[in-house]
Order: sequence, then C-alpha cells, then structure tokens
Amino acid sequence: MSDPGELEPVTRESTAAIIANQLRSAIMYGSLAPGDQLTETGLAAQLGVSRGPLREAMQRLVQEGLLRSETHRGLFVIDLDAADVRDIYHARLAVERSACLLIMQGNRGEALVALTAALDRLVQAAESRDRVAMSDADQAFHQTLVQLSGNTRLQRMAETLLVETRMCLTVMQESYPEPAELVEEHRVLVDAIADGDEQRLLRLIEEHMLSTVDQITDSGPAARAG
Amino acid sequence: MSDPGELEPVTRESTAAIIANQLRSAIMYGSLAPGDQLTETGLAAQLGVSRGPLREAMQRLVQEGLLRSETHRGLFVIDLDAADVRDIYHARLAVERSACLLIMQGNRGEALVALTAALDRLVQAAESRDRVAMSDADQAFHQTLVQLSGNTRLQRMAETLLVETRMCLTVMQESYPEPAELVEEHRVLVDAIADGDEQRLLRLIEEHMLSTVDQITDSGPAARAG
DNA sequence: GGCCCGTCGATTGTCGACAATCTATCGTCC
DNA sequence: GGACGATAGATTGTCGACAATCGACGGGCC
Repeated sequence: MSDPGELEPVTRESTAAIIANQLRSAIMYGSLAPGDQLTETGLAAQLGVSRGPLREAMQRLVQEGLLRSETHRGLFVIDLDAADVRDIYHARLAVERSACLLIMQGNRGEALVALTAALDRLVQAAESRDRVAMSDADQAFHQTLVQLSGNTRLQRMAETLLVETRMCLTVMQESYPEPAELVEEHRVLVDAIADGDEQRLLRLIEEHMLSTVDQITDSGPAARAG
Repeated sequence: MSDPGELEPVTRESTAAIIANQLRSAIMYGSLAPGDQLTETGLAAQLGVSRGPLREAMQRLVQEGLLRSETHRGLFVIDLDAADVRDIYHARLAVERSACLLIMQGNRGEALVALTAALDRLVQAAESRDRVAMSDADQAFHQTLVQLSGNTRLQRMAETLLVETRMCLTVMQESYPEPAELVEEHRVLVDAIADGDEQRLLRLIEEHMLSTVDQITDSGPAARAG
C-alpha cells in the first residue's frame, strides 16, 4: 500500500468527519447509551469545538441512522428493539454475503492472508477472555471481510451496521458466544475460503447471521434495550 | 397504514433534512452534475437559507457518499467511473436480493398488490415513451420492492443506491433498455412472486442486476462520466 | 524566456449572539 | 382536588461576521 518514504497526497479529514468518528465510537462502546440526548452545548464544550461543526457531525450520524432527530427537542441515540436487531442482522447478511461472493470471484489469495491474520487476532483476544477485545477482533474480522470485497458502498454500509451490532451486544451480553465457539465460527469461514468452496462459504455466513437472529427472537432479550 | 381521521404524532422534518432531499433530487435529475462544486453562498441564496443549515444538509450527503469533501476547497458531486457503476449494481443486488427473500418469507400478498400497481405505472410510462417517466417508474418499482421488505436499513441503503443508479443513467442513456424490454424484465419479477417461486425470483433479480454490469463493463461508456 | 514569490479575490471553516420553541413549575379558577 | 393557563429556564434553530486557507494573477529575478 504505502511504502515508507513514499510521497502521498495529504488527506486531512474535515472537522465534522473527526467529530463524527468520535461520536460513532462513543455510541459503539456505550458511553453514549441508547436513548441518551446529545445536548449541543455540553458536547461542544467536551469536544472543544463550537456548536457549528458539532451539528454538522451529528447530521452525519442522523443520516447513518445512529441518531434520531426530534425538532426543537434534540438529538437522541437510537434505541434498538427486537425488530431492529433482526433488521440489522438481515442487512449484515445481505452485505457480507455479497462481499463473500466478490472475494471468491476476486483476489482470493490476498483475502486468505488478511482474514487469517484477523482470525489470529481473534484467537489471541479469545485467549485473553476479554469481552471487549473479543468484540473488537470480531468486528475487525467482518470489517476486513467487507473491505476485501473492494466495494466501497458495501464498506460504508458495513461500517454503520457493525456499530449497530456492537450496540446490540452491550445490551445483551449474555447471548454473546463463548470464546471457543466464537473462534470456531470464524475459522470455518476462513477454511471455506481457503478451500475455494463458495457454496459452503455462503451457507456458513448465512448460518453465522441467522443463528444470531433466532437466538434473539427466541429469548427476546433486546426488549430490555429501551 | 394511516387511516383517514386517525390521529398520528406530527412529524416535522428538520430543515437539514428538507435541504438534503432537495439536493439529492437535484443530483438525481442531473441539475447538479457529477464533478460540480456546491458553492455554499450561491446555494444558500438559491434555497433561501443561511449557510449553517445548508452545510448540515451537505454533510448528510457526504455521509451518503453522494458528495465528496476537499478541505478548504469545497464540496463536489461525485463522478462515477466504470468501477463505481459495477459497485453500485453489486450493492443493489445485495440489497434487493435480500428484500426479495424477506418478501417471500413475509407478507407476499401485500407485496404482490403493491408491485403489480408499480408495474402498471411502469407500463403507462413505457407507453408514453418518456425516458424520465420510465426512469421514475423504474426507480419507484425498486424502491417499493425494498420498502416491502420492512427492513429500514435496507431501505436507507436502497435510497442512496437508486440515486446513484439514476446518475449512471443520465450519463449513459444509450444503454437504457427499450420500453418493452424494461417492462418485461419487471413483469417476470412480479410473476415469480405471484407464483411463490423463490428460486426463480432470486435468479431473475440477479440477472436483472448483473446483466447491466456486463453491459457497462463491455462497452465501458461510463468512462465518459468524468 | 522561465521560474519564483508576493498579493488579491474568493471560498471555506469557525465562532458568538439572537430568535423560536419546548418542558417544567407554579399559581389560579372552577 | 383537578384542570387550565402563565411564567421561567433551558435547548435548539438560524444568522451574520471574522479568521484561515486556497487558486490565480502579476511583478521581479536569474
């Protein structure tokens, strides 16, 4: 990608983009919890910027669907019910299934290298038994998967969906899989890619997503989200 | 949905949302062409608002990916190359395929009614041989399809993707199908839903998207986009 | 003639202030 | 006692002005 000493055009992010990333991260890790109001003056002071750029950043998240806007009342972090969780995983399936197809038809070798590395980090996180680290590695794996498709639209969609997935997890930690199970679910995906078995890969990714949906809709723990 | 006389909570859209819709529409119909700069003072005067709300609206479109931001230089409408067109149709396939699955597993009857109506409007547009009307009806059909899935995330994705699709079409009108062909491609989709033939529906939607990709990548007319 | 540098106009980025609206509390009337 | 109406505080929505940066033009130097 970028050799050391190589001269690349400097790409400065706009302030709104930086703030949006911070907010997204805060929502993802739960420091901005579902239902919370984002008071402009408070956040602006906290971030050391004026209300202008902050409002621009918040509009980005509204467009993403992470915030909901009520006129003359304020902006709130969305709260997820069972229907949202189901929608999120169905949408993730759509995106990641498509990414899998593109990977199998594209540079499978490169994908295998990157995903094997991502799997290794997931294994390390599982050994540490740190839930946050596991979640981070889990998310990174899927983000890598979609990145490898080379489709920027799918990547943009996945970014938002993975944040929302993370929001689900903070609410219902009990249903997050055991470390060994988590690693295994991802290992079989990498194996299928290694074997070049497209049918198996698609079946596995569908199971990977839909099993979570079934788990949720059966026990229905997301109702506690509100 | 909303019975007449039914009391619903009033939902006023924020100014940023209204402006964003206007801009999206302008981009869709080509009055803001790919590569064009959106000068803030000019647009603000044209829309009768201050620069503040306008900037908020533009940040929404940046997040959507319809505008690209260059720091201290301005915001520009994205221009699409052949790779973009391919990405857009692959992403649309992911979204609409998923929508098809959800429709088949959900309320197929309601879907059949709505899509038959959408098909009728497409037929009418085809008879008028008005390209813009045909495009409108085409877009409305696919938007309805995704709406019927009931998945708001898929709907949000589809909205942006359909605008981008429209941007492609204004660039390469020659490859837009003939009226009869356009109607037929959509009629077979409705028929498959009517017959409850999921496999056929999925095969048809895949063909519907991928045939366009092949058409583009062969002739490569999108290169003229820049 | 070609290159470099400084200046100018224009546009974006940021900020503080004012107006409009909402929620909550308190007082009043029936 | 309960409901209605007014007031106060806080928050959002909007705007105009100032600072920072960029691209283009023109003058000067080698």
